[in-house]
Amino acid sequence: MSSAAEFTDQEAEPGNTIDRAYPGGIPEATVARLPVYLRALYTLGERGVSTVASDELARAAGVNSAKLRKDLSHLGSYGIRGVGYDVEYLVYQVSRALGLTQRWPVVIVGAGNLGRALANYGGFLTRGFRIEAVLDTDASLLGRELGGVLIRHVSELERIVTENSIAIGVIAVPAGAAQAMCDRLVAAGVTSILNFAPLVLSVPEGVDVRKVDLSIELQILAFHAQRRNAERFGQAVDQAAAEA
Amino acid sequence: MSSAAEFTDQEAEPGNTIDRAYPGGIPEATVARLPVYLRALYTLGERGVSTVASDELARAAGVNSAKLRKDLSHLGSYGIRGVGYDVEYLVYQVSRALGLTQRWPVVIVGAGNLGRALANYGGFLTRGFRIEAVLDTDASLLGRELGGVLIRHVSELERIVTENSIAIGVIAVPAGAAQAMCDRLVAAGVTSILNFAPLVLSVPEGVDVRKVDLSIELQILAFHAQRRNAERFGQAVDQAAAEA
DNA sequence: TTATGTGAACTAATTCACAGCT
DNA sequence: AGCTGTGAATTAGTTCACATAA
Repeated sequence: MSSAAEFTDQEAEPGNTIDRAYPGGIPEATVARLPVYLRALYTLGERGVSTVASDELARAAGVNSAKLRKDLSHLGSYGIRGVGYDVEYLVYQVSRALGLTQRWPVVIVGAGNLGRALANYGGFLTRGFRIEAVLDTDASLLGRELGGVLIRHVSELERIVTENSIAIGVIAVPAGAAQAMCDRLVAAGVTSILNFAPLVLSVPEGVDVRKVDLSIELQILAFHAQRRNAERFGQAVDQAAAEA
Repeated sequence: MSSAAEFTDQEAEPGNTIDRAYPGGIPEATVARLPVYLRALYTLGERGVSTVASDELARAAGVNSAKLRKDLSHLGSYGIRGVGYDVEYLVYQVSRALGLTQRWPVVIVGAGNLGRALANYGGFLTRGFRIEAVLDTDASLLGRELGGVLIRHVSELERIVTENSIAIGVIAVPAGAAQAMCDRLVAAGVTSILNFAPLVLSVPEGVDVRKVDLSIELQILAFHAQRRNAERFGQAVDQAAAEA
C-alpha cells in the first residue's frame, strides 16, 4: 500500500502522466497479456538483447505483432520507429503499468501441495510479490518452512493481514473451507483474491477475485480434442447418444 | 480416442445432431464457461435440486442470466419455458458438448508439488479424466504412489502415451525442462497440452496448448489493486516516476 | 529504408428486451 | 404468469494497412 494520502483535487489534472498514458484505462484483454510480454522481455534481457522489434517480441510472447503494438500503445509511446523497443525501458514501463514497481505482500492460505507449489514458485513470483505468510490448520505442518516462510496457524490470519497491510490473498484450501477463508481475508482488509478452490466465491462489491481452475482448463482442452476427432472421423461421434 | 474410422463422406449430412446443435461451432467464450456451469449443476444436483431457472444457475455460476441462456442456446434448446432446466439432463448435455461422455486418459509430466497437487485433485479431475501416469526424472520419487497412480520414469513417456492413446498431457516441470517434455509429448501423439511452466511453448500446427500461470494471475490482480489505490489516492501514484 | 503507432474495418462477445412457448 | 430462446443493439477486441517518424 502506498504512503500517499489525499490528492483528490487533482483527479482530472491534465499533464498527469497517468492520464495521458492511460486514456480511459487499459483494456482488460491487454492487461491480461502484459505479464506475458514482461516475461518475454526478461528472457530477452537475460540473453543480452537490448533492443527488440515488435515482430520478435510478439513471437516470443505468442501473439501477432499488430496486437502487441496496439497493446503497448495503451501504455504510451515507448518504441522508436525504424528501430524497435529498448528492452530495459519497456520492462520498466510494463512493470509500472502493472503496478509492479512496488512489492505486494501476499498471504497464502493453505499449505497443501498447491500452497507449497506456490510458495516454491520462487523466481517469477518474487518479481513484484513477497510471500508474507503461509497459513494452515494442520498442526503437523506448523513451524515448517516453505519458500523461506514459516507455516503459521490460520488463527493468525487477521493479525498478519492487518499488520502487514496485505491487499492480496491466495486461497489454496479445499473447496469446503474456501468461502470461510475468503470471508476472513475480506473482513481483514484483503481486496484482491486469487482462488484455486473449485467453487465460485461470493465477495462484496469492490473485492476483485480471479480464479485458477485446473479442471476447467482440462475440460476446455477436452472440448477441442473431441472436436478435432469429430472432424477427422466425420462428425459422427456421439450421434446416437444425442437424441433424448 | 474413438474407435470410429472413416466417415468423411457424411461431413455435411443434414440431420446430424452435432450439425443441428452446434451451428457453426460454440464460441470460445462459451466453451470456457461451460465447465463452470457444469460444476454449478453438479452442486445443485447433490443438494437434491432437480430443476433450475437460468437466474438461479447464473447466480451459482457467477454470471448474468442472459449470458447463461445465450451460452446454453449454443448447445441446443434444452430448457422448458416457464419452468427452467432439468438439472440432470443439462448435466448430460453440457458434458456431451464438452466431450466428457468419454473419459480422457491424461499423463502428468512432473511429480513436484504441482504435479502432486494435480494428481490429488481427485473429485473434479476424475469426472471425465483418468490420470494414466505421473512421470518424473527424480529417482527418489519413482515407485511412490500419487493419487492412486505410481510415479514412473520419463523414459517411459513415449511407450505410455502410445499404448494408452493419450491425447492430453499436463506439463508440471520447471521452465527449463518444459519445451523438451512438450516436444516428446507431441512426437508421441499428444495433441492437447496443459502447461504450468512459465514460458510460451512452441508446438506444431494442430496441437492445442493452454497455459495456467500463477504469476500472471497475481500480476493482473496487482494491476487492479494499484488502480483501486490510484483512484482512492487521487491518481498521483507514480507520477514522478513516469517521466524519463 | 524500416518499424512504430493508429485510424478504420472487421469480428467476437455481451447485454437488452421481448416474442413465443409451457 | 413465468421463463426460455433469440434477434437486435451495443460494446469489446482484433486485424488491416498505411501515414509518420527515426
